Amino acid sequence: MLEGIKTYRTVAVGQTILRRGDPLNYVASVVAGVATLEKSMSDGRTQMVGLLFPSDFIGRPGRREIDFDVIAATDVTLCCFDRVAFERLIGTTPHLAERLLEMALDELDAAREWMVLLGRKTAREKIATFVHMLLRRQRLEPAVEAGSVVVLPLTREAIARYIGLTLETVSRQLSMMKKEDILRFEDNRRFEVIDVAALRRATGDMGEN
Amino acid sequence: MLEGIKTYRTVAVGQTILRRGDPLNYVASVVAGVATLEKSMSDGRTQMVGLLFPSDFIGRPGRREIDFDVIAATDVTLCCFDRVAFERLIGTTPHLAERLLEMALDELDAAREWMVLLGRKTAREKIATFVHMLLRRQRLEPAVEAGSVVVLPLTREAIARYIGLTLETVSRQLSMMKKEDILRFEDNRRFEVIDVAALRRATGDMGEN
DNA sequence: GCGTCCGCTTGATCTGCATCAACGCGGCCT
DNA sequence: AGGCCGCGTTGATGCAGATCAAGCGGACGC
Repeated sequence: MLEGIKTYRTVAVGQTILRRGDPLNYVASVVAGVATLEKSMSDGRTQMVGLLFPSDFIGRPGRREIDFDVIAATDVTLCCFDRVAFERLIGTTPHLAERLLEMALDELDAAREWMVLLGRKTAREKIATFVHMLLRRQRLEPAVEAGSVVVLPLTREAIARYIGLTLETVSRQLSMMKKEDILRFEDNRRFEVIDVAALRRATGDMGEN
Repeated sequence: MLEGIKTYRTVAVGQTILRRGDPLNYVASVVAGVATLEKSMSDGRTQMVGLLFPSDFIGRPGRREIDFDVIAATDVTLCCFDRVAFERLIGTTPHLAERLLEMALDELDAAREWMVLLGRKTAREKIATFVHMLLRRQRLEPAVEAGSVVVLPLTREAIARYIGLTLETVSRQLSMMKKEDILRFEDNRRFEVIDVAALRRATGDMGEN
């Protein structure tokens, strides 16, 4: 039903997809690539507040602007829908409204999980949690075949912005896990998780799910 | 329209209102008092992920359980609605569904704002931001008359859990702001904000709204 | 082919906050 | 009245992670 109003758009790595305060003329879903949601303080410190993979949604029904930047972490392909047309559709499709609420609540849960990471976890736990999350998400993607090979969609610096560390600490913790034979690097952006159990233990989330 | 299915419930300070994983039999709104949403790691470290004031809502339509604890930070009075009856009402009242989505998005924005605080702010900035938020929220409450008097609804330890510090650091930072004549304490839980401008400057959020 | 830039690693040092510890104050129980 | 307990303050010390700094390798432009 969305067919009639969709258009595609591609954005090169590093480009800003939406800027804080921009009028939100369309909503979109990520088709390929990875995008980040980032909030910056006036002195430049920035914290990533969300990470979008293929099938994730950008834009909030009923809101005319967003208060964070959306940035392409890799080349990104988007499927865009005109916001007004999309909202009309919500009015006539109650099921869609439910689905949107569902998605907002999922994002809220993810944000709260991340608050625990940011507020309470050690550097090692943060890295382990991040890698473990990538492992889970990438297993769902058909594009990537099984095995435990993980591709980092972010630079060390972007990872640092996501988990509330500096890029040096990210680099050191990854090196540690390599030395401990938890990870085996094929190159800077690609590694295999050799010891998944040790990785899970290192996340700090035990006795749960 | 909710009249028919509401009941009241009061909970004493320190009591758990809902435990992680509990079946969610009712939804509720806070009538009086303050409640906290907390997530704990298995070793006891805990991070507060939300703070509920009067008029705030507990419970998520469509979800059968929550993955955090809800705890009464002061004595709390709740207005409870049977979950199933409430959900039936959503089905028949489209306006209500919209309102719930709106609330979920507000919570999401708040969570993301807090991620910046947890990931990037210094202890002083965290305290200043917390106090500033209390000042804003309490000004909206009719119960509290104007002036810049703030009542802390939380112990030092609970504040620490909220902003990702230890109770000692919270205490020290409050003492500093007292010494700097930004705050004047009437007692441990009650103070006046003498220098609102300095407080704002200390939050680290400048050049924004 | 050579310089340069970007992303990354690794080492040395610094520092903000955690941790450990002692004590003060007020409320409540007996 | 006396003792205890919960909450808060303040001081001394320790340490995880930030900051500062140097160097490496691959991609790219000229």
